[in-house]
Amino acid sequence: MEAKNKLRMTKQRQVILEELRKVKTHPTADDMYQMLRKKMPKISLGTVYRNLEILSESGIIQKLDVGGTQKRFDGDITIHSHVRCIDCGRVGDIDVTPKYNLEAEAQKMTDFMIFRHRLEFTGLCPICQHKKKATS
Amino acid sequence: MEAKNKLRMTKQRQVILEELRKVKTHPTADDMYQMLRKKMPKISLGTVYRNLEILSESGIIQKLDVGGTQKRFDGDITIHSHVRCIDCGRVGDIDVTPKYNLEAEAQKMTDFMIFRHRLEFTGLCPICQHKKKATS
DNA sequence: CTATTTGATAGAAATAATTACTAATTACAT
DNA sequence: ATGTAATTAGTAATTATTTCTATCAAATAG
Repeated sequence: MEAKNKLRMTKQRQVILEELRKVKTHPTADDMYQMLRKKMPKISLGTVYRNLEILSESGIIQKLDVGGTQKRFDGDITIHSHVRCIDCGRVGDIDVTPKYNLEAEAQKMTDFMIFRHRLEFTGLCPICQHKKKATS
Repeated sequence: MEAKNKLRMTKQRQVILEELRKVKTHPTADDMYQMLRKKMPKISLGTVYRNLEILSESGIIQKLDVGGTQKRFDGDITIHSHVRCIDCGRVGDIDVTPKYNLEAEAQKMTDFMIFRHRLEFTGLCPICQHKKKATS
């Protein structure tokens, strides 16, 4: 019943972690797969999924659920929020630190035991802003 | 090419809307399907999906994306946040109105054009709190 | 009132994203 | 170096959702 947590640092796991930390985007599992197979052509999509899952479970990376059909991943585990472009799905970072304790505020309103919050924004990325302008 | 917006109030659509407004939970499409087929045994899962989509697109209900694998729906379209139980997935309402303009704050930090925000909490629902207590 | 067109339905099939299975391989402690 | 449990590639299966198709019913035209 104990969590053994024997994490082996395989080549695949290492490359996945390195690559995710390198990019400033927030790739989906498939994005990662496409990126990775350039360096490691025989890597399998299942391996990418499994490792992203394992790495996020052990808190080494972050799994994002910012809307849209696919999960995304972030190598930056510091506290920050995200914006998602409603047109193209691109996800960017935003550093907004709420000026008061949202969890405490929320705790007053519910019988759930509150652990943490997630603040996310929706908007238009620079590229899609330009496209909109061109169309009008 | 114009948005005609001809919404026919069919029996199925009506029952879906009524049922969603009646419950205080935040059912998935399949939850709805299971609930609805008790009243309307021949209703199709596709119809449930399509109508929840149509109703949320026209702003009559809300489509939620609070994590987990399935989308959820909310008949309450007033501004409010949600908590999701990390154990069972149950979703509850929380009325926290941030005391300052989060969008404006975020806009300073990004070149995305910010439209709106979404604030969500994670925690343990009352039922799972009890289960945890019993186990310890 | 009857015909037409338009939107909606049930049921099945298709697609997309993710997870599970299996035999072969590999990292790592001894 | 060797044993063994973890991990892999490749494939199959599953899950959630969307699309397709033939049919049906309401609304509108004549």
